[in-house]
Amino acid sequence: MAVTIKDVAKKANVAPSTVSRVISDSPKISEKTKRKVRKVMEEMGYHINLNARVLVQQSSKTIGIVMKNSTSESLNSSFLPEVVQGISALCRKHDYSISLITGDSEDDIYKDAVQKVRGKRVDGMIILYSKEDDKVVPYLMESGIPFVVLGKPVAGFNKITFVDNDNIHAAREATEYLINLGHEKIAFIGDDSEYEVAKARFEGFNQAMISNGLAIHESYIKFFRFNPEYGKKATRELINLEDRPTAIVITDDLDALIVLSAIRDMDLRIPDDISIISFNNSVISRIASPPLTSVDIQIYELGYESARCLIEEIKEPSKVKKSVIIPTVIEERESCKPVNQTKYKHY
Amino acid sequence: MAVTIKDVAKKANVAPSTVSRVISDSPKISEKTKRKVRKVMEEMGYHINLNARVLVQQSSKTIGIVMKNSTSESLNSSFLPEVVQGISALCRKHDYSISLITGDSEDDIYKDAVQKVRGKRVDGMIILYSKEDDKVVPYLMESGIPFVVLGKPVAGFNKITFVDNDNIHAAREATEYLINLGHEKIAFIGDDSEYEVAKARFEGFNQAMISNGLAIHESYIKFFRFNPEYGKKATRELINLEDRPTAIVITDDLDALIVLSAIRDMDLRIPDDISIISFNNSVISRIASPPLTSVDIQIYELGYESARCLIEEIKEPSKVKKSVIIPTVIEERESCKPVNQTKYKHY
DNA sequence: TCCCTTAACGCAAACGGATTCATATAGTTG
DNA sequence: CAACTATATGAATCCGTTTGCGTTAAGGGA
Repeated sequence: MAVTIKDVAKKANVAPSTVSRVISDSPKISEKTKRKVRKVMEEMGYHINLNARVLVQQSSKTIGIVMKNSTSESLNSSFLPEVVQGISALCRKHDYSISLITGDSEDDIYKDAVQKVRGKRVDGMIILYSKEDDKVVPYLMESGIPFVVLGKPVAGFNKITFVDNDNIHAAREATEYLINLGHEKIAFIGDDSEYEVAKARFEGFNQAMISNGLAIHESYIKFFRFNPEYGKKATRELINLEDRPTAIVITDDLDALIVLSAIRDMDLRIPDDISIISFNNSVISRIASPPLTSVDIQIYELGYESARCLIEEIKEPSKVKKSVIIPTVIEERESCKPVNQTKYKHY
Repeated sequence: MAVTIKDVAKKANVAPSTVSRVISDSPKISEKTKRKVRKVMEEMGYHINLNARVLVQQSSKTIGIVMKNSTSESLNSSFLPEVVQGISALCRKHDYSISLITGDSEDDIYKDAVQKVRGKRVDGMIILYSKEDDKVVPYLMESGIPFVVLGKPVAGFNKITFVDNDNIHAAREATEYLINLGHEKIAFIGDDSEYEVAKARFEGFNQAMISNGLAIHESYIKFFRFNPEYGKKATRELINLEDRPTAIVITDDLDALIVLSAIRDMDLRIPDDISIISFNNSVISRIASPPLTSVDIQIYELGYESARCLIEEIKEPSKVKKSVIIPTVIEERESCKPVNQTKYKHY
């Protein structure tokens, strides 16, 4: 059996409570006693039993991270490791542990989450997604446990703390980046998934086009996700259009990669013949050829901020739920170019 | 305050011990009593307090997952989400929770790991990497806590339980796959990182070449990692060689992507002019153009098996530490072709 | 010297269950 | 009907910490 606070107390000729206070560095204990006790702790190789502390403090000092289940999503880039790094950076500062909630199906995840909350294994939760028909968030609301959603909640904005990019704004900015380069015929390639982020980015594209007085052709809009066949087909359709777009906004680097090679197969060059801006600024965008100009959503910061919000909320729950927007930044690389620049040169 | 086992006992007119036995479905309790107690639990909305159980059972029912810190590594594909899915699948079956051990630096990770072990917050650990100069594994050995390493341990094979692919064999197989296609001039592109897997794959390549009586030209061997500039340069050097290789073994899909576009820039075609086989079978290999033949290392299974080993070890620690090898499978796509096949057709 | 304040520390009760051992009840056997 | 055996239940104890409150002793003021 490991050495307990009592063993230390006995050996140091003090009461267990004194040892406890030494551990928490209470000002009520004299420096002399502290030194004595710490010496004994050292000698005996004492280490606090966190579980016992958890029990009496009624707080597990643990936050749960709820992963999205969908495999296709999880395949996407390095979202999980980066966001976890961000979360853990803050957790370490406040001595919180991280518990992963996951499962093969949405129902598994839901059950796991409920179990953790009811079993008091977590003090709060971070939900790594936001989507319709989700059971976890409603449960958490009703349970009263602090939680923050990473992404824009489907409903109940002021009742839910959330951290997100302004995806509408980001997509608008990306689109306007192209517009400022002189592009007017801009296509959009997104995904029509159930996740909020997909919708927001499409919305942002539309806003930018409209507020700049540009037409949105239906034939310029394509939806697919991580599907090379569809992707190539969609790209070909786009390129073969009589009035071919001069630039494309693509909501994910991976999809951009598909488009990229499809375009090259058609003997067009990027960015000379067509400009591309994509999202997420993953390794892919650095490695692609040419390297892709991509919107960095700052995943680490998303994680870090959501942890900050959560821990704040745990320490003093407030009725007003806030939201934090992490700015996105356009990482300029080599996939965009002013429209018709080469032509001008010839004049 | 939440309803406890005592509240339930009082309301049901039984002793707390009886309620406890009902929870664990002990055969010593009559069905009638069980029904009665369960009904009361239901009515009162009782849920077990896992923390209390943890304390008295002297087991946290939690396993720790130690991530690798290096950002460049974590950027790599979808290793983390997939391995976590595998681990969690088994954990759920045995009612284990997952605690993530991570940090911005190796030292942070080490400290976190020690804290978790000494504080008895975990019953065992899974280490997601294997590398030299690591402090975590030695500490775990000395602490006596059950753990399993994912990857081949640097030392102490029979003292450490580990789960791994046979990376030497996998690389040999990949190389022989090309050899069987008639290739003799085979290049190797790997990384010279500190991780064991990198060394093993290079070793496997060498073995295959040697045992098939093929020459290994120094100029056919290149090392880089996720670096487009180096990658392109290395590829150009390879292609511009007087006696150009007809096939390349590349130890990571991402690197293969770099090579792929460099080759296309030089107006060569894959697989017609040069065959490529890579590793990890990530989304990239499906999305690349052409889709890459890639060695699937079965990440989910790696996670699942390591969890199985760990939980076994927790339940009954044994002196003999075993190792489990997860088979790799070559996922055939369109980046490999028999050498000179087109030529033959012309005869 | 006596009283009062205050610093320093100890006591014991939680925290919410699991476990153990003793006891009670019902049923069986000779 | 006594003796005995299963089976079911109760009460006490423990797990390792924290914490509110009480105690002790030292020190200062009058």
